[in-house]
Amino acid sequence: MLERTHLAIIHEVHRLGTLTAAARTLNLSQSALSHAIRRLEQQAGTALLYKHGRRLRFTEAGHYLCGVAERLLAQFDHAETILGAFAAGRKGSLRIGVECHPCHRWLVRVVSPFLARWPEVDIDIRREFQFSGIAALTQHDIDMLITPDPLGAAGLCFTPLFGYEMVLVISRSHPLATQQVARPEDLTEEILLSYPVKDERLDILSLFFTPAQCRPRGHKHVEDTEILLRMVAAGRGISAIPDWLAAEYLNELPLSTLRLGEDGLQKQLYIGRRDKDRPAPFIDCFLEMAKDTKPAPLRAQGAGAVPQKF
Amino acid sequence: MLERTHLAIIHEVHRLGTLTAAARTLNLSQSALSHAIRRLEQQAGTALLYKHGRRLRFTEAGHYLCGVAERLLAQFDHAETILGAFAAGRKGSLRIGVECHPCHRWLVRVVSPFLARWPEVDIDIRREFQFSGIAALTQHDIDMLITPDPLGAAGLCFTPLFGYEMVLVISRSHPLATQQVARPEDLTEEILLSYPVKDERLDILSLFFTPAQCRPRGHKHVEDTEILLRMVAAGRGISAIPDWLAAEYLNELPLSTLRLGEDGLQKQLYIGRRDKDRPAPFIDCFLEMAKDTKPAPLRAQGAGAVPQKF
DNA sequence: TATAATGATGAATTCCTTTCATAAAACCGC
DNA sequence: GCGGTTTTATGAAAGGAATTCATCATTATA
Repeated sequence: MLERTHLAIIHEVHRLGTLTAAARTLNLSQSALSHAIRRLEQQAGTALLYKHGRRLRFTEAGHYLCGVAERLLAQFDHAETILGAFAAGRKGSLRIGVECHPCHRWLVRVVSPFLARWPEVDIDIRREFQFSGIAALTQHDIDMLITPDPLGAAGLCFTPLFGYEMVLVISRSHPLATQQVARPEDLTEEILLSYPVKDERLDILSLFFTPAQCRPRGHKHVEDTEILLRMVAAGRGISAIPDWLAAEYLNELPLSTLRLGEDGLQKQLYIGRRDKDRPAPFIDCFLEMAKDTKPAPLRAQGAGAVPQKF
Repeated sequence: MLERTHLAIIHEVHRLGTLTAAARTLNLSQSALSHAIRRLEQQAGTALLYKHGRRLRFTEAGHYLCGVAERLLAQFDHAETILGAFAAGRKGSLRIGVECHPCHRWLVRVVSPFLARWPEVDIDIRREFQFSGIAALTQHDIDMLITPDPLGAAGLCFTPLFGYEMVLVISRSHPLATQQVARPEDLTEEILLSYPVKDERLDILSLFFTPAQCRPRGHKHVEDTEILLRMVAAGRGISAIPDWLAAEYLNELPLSTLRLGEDGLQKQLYIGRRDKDRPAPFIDCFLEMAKDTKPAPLRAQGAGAVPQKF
């Protein structure tokens, strides 16, 4: 069986002209090369080298193999280089799952500089999961999960990113727009607009309406944040979004924000990873960059729009 | 060091999904594969496989290597196939030296069917040699030599191809055209036209004029047979060519042929080879085909043009 | 012609691979 | 949940293939 060593020997003999010289650069004895070539020739059933004077020359088959060696050895070397990049954690891919629809805008602010800094790392962002983000993480479908709900699953660990508050957004012309706090009972005649996720994953339902044992009059799914907020602004419904996301739109659209309940609906965003993942530098770096990338300054931009204290 | 075996293991594990199955097809124990992969991972410094349930999955690095394996293994297989073709003597190259200028026409009649029958064999025909054809043969610059002068050199062997006679060609309007035999003394006022080779390799000089201690009045070199014979026909000189070559032109050009001396200048064409060359089927075949390809029927075509008997 | 350089070869050795035996983990059916 | 089965992991032992050593043969060089 033709092996890499054979190719290396053939190649060096071709390059240096003599077995002795080739043996030196390969850190082997001249005898070893002689035996190796002999074995290869016997297996191949054809001569590869023949003596010419006291040097060696290649037969046609030998010359052919020489060309093969040149091509294959280069590919082996390259493969080992790439493997080294994997080992050093310079190369890899990061499949990031996002269980928080409005986080997209924030995420791109993390990803862009990351890609610039790790040119050999590919990033893939997934929002849809067959079962759940946690399951996707444990099953190695993704390598990282950005979620506000760090469900404790064995073998996972979560790192807090930043806290935020879910706020109610309503049209500025809505009767409640002058209020600072919204109570569930005030909203039973409203149409709730939300991202298309299951009800149990909507905090405004599970943490606001349900505990008060009431529901909004209707519930519609809207995919896009921009469209969702324009519908709210047009008085077509109400919605709950992170405060920092609301802040970005308060200057553009006629919207008002209200606290959800007296204490507000406080949330925290986490990055989840598998415990036992080989620690890759670029993963740690992504984590650092994510932690350092706070959402667009909230209270500064939408100054006074969201009540800071009571 | 990444070896072909590693690639084969990676490839089979990928194809079959389990170590056990891969081990079966590779005729190795499961343990051997496990150890081999472990070693490779340690050398590479990165994991390639990880357990998922009781099966194995590839890490990114593993997946990468999988792609490498697919490409490289195919190239190894191909190389071994070609090597097999070399060993079986189906593939190779035949560098043929020709020391007999007018033989070209005959040679192409051998080469054409040969190429059709041995599609993997390349033929190269050389007419110019740094030193001599014999030297080129011993120095492996050519693999076969077609020559009328089988000089005994150590390690070479010659196979006779066919006999022929060198005949004098003159214009049909030449005063001697009625003769059947030419004597050197008759030709001392002629211009000799010959292929551009050294005088000592011109039989008409070394075997005809020189023994009679005379020379033609002049000597010009002409590269091309057709042109040479047209010049002869135009009365611009005389020449000596093989009888079978003359036969091809007697009907086309106003030429006459004369025997060179009473006994004629009898020659024999040989194929020379190196003794110790690995016996390649295609070389033997070429020899057979060469022996079977007699020159264009001589006396039949130029009927009566060259005297057959005295 | 003596000398140096190179390749070839057979026997001994060394080192790497493989196997064996066994443990650990995970899936399956009951 | 619990044996039975399947699969991988592992350490020690065995086996085998590659390497070295010592030496010879050949060829080039001074």
